[in-house]
Amino acid sequence: MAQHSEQLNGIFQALADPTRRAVLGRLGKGPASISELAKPFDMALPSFMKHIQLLEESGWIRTHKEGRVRTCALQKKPFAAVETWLAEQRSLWEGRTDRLESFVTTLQKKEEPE
Amino acid sequence: MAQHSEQLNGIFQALADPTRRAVLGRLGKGPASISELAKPFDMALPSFMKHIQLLEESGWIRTHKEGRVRTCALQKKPFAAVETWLAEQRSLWEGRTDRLESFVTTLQKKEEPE
DNA sequence: CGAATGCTGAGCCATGGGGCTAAGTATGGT
DNA sequence: ACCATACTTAGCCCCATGGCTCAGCATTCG
Repeated sequence: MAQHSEQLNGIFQALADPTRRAVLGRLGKGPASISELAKPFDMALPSFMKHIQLLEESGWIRTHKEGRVRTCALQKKPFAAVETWLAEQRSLWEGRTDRLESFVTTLQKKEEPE
Repeated sequence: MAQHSEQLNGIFQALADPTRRAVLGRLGKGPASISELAKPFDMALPSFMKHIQLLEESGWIRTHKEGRVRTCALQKKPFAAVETWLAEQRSLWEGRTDRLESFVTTLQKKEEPE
C-alpha cells in the first residue's frame, strides 16, 4: 500500500492552491469549458491554463477539445487516493492507541522515550 | 464552510512531499525526536529541519524542546480539515449525481458530452 | 471573406521549495 | 574542563510555481 507515492505528490500539490481547489469545486457540479471555469478568477487566461494543465497532469481532471472549446471533467480516482492515504494514516494512529493501551496495562516498568 | 482556505494551502502543500508524508507516517506511531525522525533519510540535517518547520507551520505537528532534544508529535486537526474538504467535495459530486439523475429521468432529449 | 471567440505558445519575472555546506550554540556525559 | 550530541543559523544554488504580456492559430459566426 501507498506505493503510489509519486502520484500523491502531484495530487496533493494540486490541492495546495485555492484557485485549483475552486476549480475542482466547480467541476463537482459538472463539466465546464476552460473559459467558463476561468470567468470567476481575476487572472489572465494563460495563467489560468497552467492551473488546468497541472490539474490534468496530476489526474484530477480529464479534458478534451471539441471545435475550439476544451471541456474539463472531474476524475474520481484522486479522491480515492487521498482517502486511502487518510485511512492508512488513521490506522497507524489507531494501532498506536491500541499499543499504547496494552503498554500501559501490561508493562508499566519500562519507560520508552519514544 | 471552507473559509479555512489559507490553512488548506499549507496543509496540502505539506503533504505534497514524500519526506514529509513519511514523517507523518512515523509520527502516527508516536512522538519522536528530530534526529530519530531524520535517521531514515539520506539528507543533511538542516535540509530535514526545513521539512519539520513546514510541518509545524502548517499545523501537522507540534514540537517542544527539552534540553537539547526537540520532540515532535502529530496533530489531528489537519486530518479533520482534509476530511472536511473531501466531504464537501463529495457532497457537491453527489448533489450533481442527484441532479444528473433527475436530468436523465425527466428530460432525456439533450445529450451532454460527459 | 473577415471578425470575433476560445484557447495556445513563447518568453519574462519574482518568489519559494528543496537541497547543500560551514559554522555556531547549548546541553549532557566523563 | 572538555568533548560529543543535538540541533540551529546563515547563506548559497538551482529549478519549479504562479503570475504577466504579446503574439499565434483554429473555429465559428455574420
